[in-house]
Amino acid sequence: MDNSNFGITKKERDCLLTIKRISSSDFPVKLSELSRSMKIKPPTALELVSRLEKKGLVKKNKGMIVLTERGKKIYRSIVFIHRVFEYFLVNCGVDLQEACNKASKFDYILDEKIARLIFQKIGQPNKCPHGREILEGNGII
Amino acid sequence: MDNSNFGITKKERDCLLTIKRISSSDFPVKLSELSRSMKIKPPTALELVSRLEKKGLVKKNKGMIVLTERGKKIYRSIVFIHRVFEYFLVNCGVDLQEACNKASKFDYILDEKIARLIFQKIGQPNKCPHGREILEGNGII
DNA sequence: CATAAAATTAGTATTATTCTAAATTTTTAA
DNA sequence: TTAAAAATTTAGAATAATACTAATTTTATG
Repeated sequence: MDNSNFGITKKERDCLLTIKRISSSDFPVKLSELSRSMKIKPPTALELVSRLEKKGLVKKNKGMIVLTERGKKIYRSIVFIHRVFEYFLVNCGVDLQEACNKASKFDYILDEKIARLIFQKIGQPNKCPHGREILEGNGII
Repeated sequence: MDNSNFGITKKERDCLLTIKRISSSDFPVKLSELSRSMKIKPPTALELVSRLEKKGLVKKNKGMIVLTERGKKIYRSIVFIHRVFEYFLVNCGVDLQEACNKASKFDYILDEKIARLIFQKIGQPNKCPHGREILEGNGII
């Protein structure tokens, strides 16, 4: 099934992150926007949104798609885990683009507890290799 | 689909590892043995084996299931990646059982190149936390 | 309001995973 | 060596995730 710590699949993870990324911009998050961003057709996007809705991570507000509190919490966890790994991989000599790519493949599988231990181990760096805050970062991966 | 570096799914990865693990023991790897070990019914095990066969990682030899050269190569990669991560996680303070568990969730997703960089970074340890050789280890995860 | 755009529903397809039941093949033991 | 037991394989079905097209419905907008 999902094999993930947060009970979501890779596509659902991508969907969650895309919704957050679009919300941060000027555009309201409409399905058409989401489907454009994810390069999938609207019914496919709707299917993903519905699944996230069923899982309580997303809701619809006047036709706009927004994250629930739970959705935001999971989003923050995923971003934290992502940045910790990305930082670590780049530190090991992996190129930034690839590190980001690889981190995306398991940031939704691991858990925050483990990421926190790694964060400690690597010296609690302030910023990820993209220059974004690792701790309390609320931006985009 | 598979999201994996080796073009296999998590179950196929588990199947590959189980076949290798059983081969190391006295038992010949028969389907019944595999299905028992994986706690799945024989037709399900057969389905997995057939998929691995189609992908060229496994073949049948007088009713016995064996890894092909390609299967062995991928097996070794997965074990190496697994042990490197397991070592790193335990080193960060993650408990061994959990580290092994987590490593199993992405050892088939990452690639050896990255694992080698991490291996260097963490000081090329000889043995994984289970006490098994990390480099040239051919045993069991 | 009428039309255009967006969202949703309906229906289909594929891949992965898993099962049960039945058929076939192989092994083993009398 | 052959009958019974065990193992394997085939057939058929189900579920979940992903994704599509075509059609319908709803919402916006000129």
